[in-house]
Amino acid sequence: MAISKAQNTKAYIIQQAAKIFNQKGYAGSSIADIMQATNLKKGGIYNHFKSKDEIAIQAFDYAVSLVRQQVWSAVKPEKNAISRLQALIKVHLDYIDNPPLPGGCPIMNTAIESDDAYPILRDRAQQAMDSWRSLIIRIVQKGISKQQIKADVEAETVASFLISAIEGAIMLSKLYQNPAHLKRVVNSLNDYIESLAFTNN
Amino acid sequence: MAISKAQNTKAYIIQQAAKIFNQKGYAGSSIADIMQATNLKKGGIYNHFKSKDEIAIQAFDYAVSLVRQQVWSAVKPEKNAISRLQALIKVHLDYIDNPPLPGGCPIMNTAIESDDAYPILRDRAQQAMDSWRSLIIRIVQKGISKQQIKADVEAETVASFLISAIEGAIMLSKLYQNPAHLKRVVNSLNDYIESLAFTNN
DNA sequence: TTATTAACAGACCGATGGGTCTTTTTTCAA
DNA sequence: TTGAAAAAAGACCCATCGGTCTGTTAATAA
Repeated sequence: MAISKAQNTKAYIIQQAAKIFNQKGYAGSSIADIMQATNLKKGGIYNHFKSKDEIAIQAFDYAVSLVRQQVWSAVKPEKNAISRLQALIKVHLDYIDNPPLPGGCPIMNTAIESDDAYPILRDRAQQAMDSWRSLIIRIVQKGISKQQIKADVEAETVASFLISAIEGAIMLSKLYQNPAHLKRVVNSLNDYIESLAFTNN
Repeated sequence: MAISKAQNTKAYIIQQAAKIFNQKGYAGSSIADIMQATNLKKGGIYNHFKSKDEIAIQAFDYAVSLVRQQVWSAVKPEKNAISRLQALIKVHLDYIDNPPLPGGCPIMNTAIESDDAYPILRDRAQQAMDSWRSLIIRIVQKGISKQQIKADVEAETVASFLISAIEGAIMLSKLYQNPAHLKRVVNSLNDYIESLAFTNN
């Protein structure tokens, strides 16, 4: 059984919508924008989705899957906890010149826009952030048990700190359209990660 | 010459609009929202402003002035560069429980929403960010010249790193409605700042 | 090849968007 | 106290919003 035309079209709508929402935000994007990007008319869109909310949610999940894939493909080959964390940091340099989708990090964008106004999207953003946090926490915990990371390092703290600095740096570099900020933060975070490493001294 | 009624009304509109824009964003806020918050009708609003853009810009400038004031009042009394930076970090703990205005940091909120779509607001956000960056840079440079901070510390890097981590942490704590993330980041940043301190060893 | 079903076009709907304009009400100085 | 000027009200404008519905076209299984 081949992939039906409908499934292709729906996936295409989601891809295009993800780009639009990630650049213009939920409130700033209209169905007309999605119609234009997909070359479909209203009937063609609403045949696959029952509301703008539903498009936004599926577009967000798709966007997150792109990001997650990029991060995981960078982290996966590294076997030491320290080098895993460094790979996780370094991969975010791509956000300026070669982003998984235009408009910056979809998790942060959605978090900022939704936190006071759109509980459905905020919950989704929380889930995505949870997934990212637990990836870091697992890496740190495993690093401790393997004596690659100092025993007194708090995994939760490392997760909050890395995510905060990375997301903030993406925001800065996008605001100034200048990758320098992100590069500086990546370098600083690398020093931070090295300071977590287990030593025999 | 007393303050005219008009000046009071205009200032009041700006204050209310700042709250709304900072929580719902530019695209997510309507003139109707501002009318409701101010108990004014359309004529009363447009008597003082010629467009929604103008309200947004002035509301943003006002919001930034509140933030700047709060930061400066925390930094000002400290005389040592290290304690100045620590005060600058610590004051952001207020963003969760006692924020200068509801909705998080207006500079970050505006940066995220405007970077791809609203160049006028983006320029404004850049200016506000420049002001914050140069505050940190000046503190660091003065700290170096006074031998309170190591000579090889790069002021630009400190600025990018502090701002990124603080903004990212505000985002995280607002997303989860949990100040723990911000507290962890503040603690980590304090360690970072201490590592910059000049020592005789 | 054909009949059925699904995909899509496009007209249409009421609500709301930002913004204008005229009229009424307040200020405030003379 | 009064009269000119400013402030505010509120009706009105058109464009766009998200969403519905009916008709037409295209895909697909028999």
